[in-house]
Amino acid sequence: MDSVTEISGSALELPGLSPANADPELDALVREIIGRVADKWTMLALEVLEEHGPLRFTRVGELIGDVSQKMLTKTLRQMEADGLVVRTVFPVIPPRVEYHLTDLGRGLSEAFCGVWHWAEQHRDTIKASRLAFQERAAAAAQGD
Amino acid sequence: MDSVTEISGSALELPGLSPANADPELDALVREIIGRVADKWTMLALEVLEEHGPLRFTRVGELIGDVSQKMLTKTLRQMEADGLVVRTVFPVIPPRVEYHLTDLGRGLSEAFCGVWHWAEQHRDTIKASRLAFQERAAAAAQGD
DNA sequence: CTGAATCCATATGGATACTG
DNA sequence: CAGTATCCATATGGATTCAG
Repeated sequence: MDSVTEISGSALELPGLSPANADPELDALVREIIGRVADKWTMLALEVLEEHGPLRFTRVGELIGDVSQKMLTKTLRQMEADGLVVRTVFPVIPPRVEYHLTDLGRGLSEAFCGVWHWAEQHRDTIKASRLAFQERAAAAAQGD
Repeated sequence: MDSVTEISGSALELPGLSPANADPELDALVREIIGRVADKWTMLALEVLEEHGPLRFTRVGELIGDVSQKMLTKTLRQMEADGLVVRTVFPVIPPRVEYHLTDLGRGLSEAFCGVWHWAEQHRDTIKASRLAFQERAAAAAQGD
């Protein structure tokens, strides 16, 4: 059939992190997506929309906390472009715009849950590591 | 016993994304960690160290690809501070420095695997969404 | 080889003001 | 209300140079 050798056959194998892709384009896309998702505001927007369901623009901002209007707009637009949220404009005055997660967005939220959890579970270890590192650095500085 | 109410009791419940933490400090740390991990170079460094085991400084850079020496140093130092990698200096000339993942680093790599996989599996959907979004934008621009 | 230090271009993001 | 547009400060990151 197709002459392209299927290296891993199925996506269910879960290789370490990245398989030997040999496809730079796909690799770049994956990285871009991850980088985008990892963005602070995207992550938080994902959170509040997952937790509270459909929300108005201003409400999303309130729930996120200290996001500027500019970044909120940018973030939500990006998420819309990537198909993570749907933006619904109600042609009323004053304007009413609602955002809600798509299945894709929810799936991403779930996928990210693992990382979130890891961070929560190991927060103490990380804090301890940072402290130890600082002290090693301080000791080295003194030992000059 | 302790007077602090245990809200979720166990970490095995996997709430949507963030539980109602009510602990802004923890929340901030978690976000910082995630943000750091999500960093482009950290992620790639995690990858190559997971795949290839202990590596020398230059070798990590080669495997990552186009990272500058400055960013590689910064990334690895940060990972060391967070306890994700161990940096071993061999006092020889020329210098030989090896980096290898800790258990913490490997755990993170695994946790991130879910996101990686999500991105791989939905790359086509995302690409399609972006295209559709662009076309909607173009159509709207014309319809002015 | 493994960095540290510097210069510099660009990206990021907040504050503010304005619009429909 | 839900943005857009602008100004501006800072952060980021590449290129280059120097050093142990």
